[in-house]
Amino acid sequence: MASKQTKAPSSTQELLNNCRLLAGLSLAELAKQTHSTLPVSPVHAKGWVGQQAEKFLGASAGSKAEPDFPNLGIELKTLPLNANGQPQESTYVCHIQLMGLNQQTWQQAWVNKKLQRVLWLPYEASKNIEYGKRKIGHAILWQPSPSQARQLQQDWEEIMEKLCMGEQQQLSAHHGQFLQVRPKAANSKALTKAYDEQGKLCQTLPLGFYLRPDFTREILKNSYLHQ
DNA sequence: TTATGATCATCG
DNA sequence: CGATGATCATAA
Repeated sequence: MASKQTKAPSSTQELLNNCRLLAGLSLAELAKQTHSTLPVSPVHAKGWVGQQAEKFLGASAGSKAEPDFPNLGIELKTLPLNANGQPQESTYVCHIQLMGLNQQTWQQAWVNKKLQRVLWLPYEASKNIEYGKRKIGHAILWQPSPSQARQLQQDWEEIMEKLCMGEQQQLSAHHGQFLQVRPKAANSKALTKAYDEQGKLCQTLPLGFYLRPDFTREILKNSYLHQ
């Protein structure tokens, strides 16, 4: 008998236990659990599953730049799976502060801190399945392996080299093997402050860090091997 | 506006 | 048909 969870978990074990209550639920059932309405169209509810998962699991609400479970240092990410059970989209990690990125090390980088411990919550996102009938899977608590951490740092350094030179205009999603940079804004006309190549203040398209699907596919694959 | 939660939709 | 660039919703 599952019931609505809204209290922040005080331990990792409690969080994982709560995740077991979610496993196997359809999105329609999730809506009931969180006393929410199932969106009619996912087109206008892009972050809905993630937000309901936060609500159910007691993640700290809002848009604060801190982990979803601050006391546990755990970040929650939903992982949309295609008909073959593979991640079908990239994963947004965080916004990039173009104004405060000089002399940052990988250890200090917000994108790195966010990826220290991630609770992945896979769910069926195939459009072959009616939205309300798509089911949630078993959560995976993940930490980057030494190899993964190395790969991420390598991508980050390549990207930061350009960002710190004010070359954000020349950056595209083509850079980085696993970690990439893409626009993160309401639309293509949105602007945020940055420095240009001459070090002058300028306005530019806001960017965010994303993980390519290949990276999350590997996480999912490894989790099966360890079950 | 800056953050969070992401997926959409077009193009190569 | 996968990836890139664009877009949608919400909070503070």
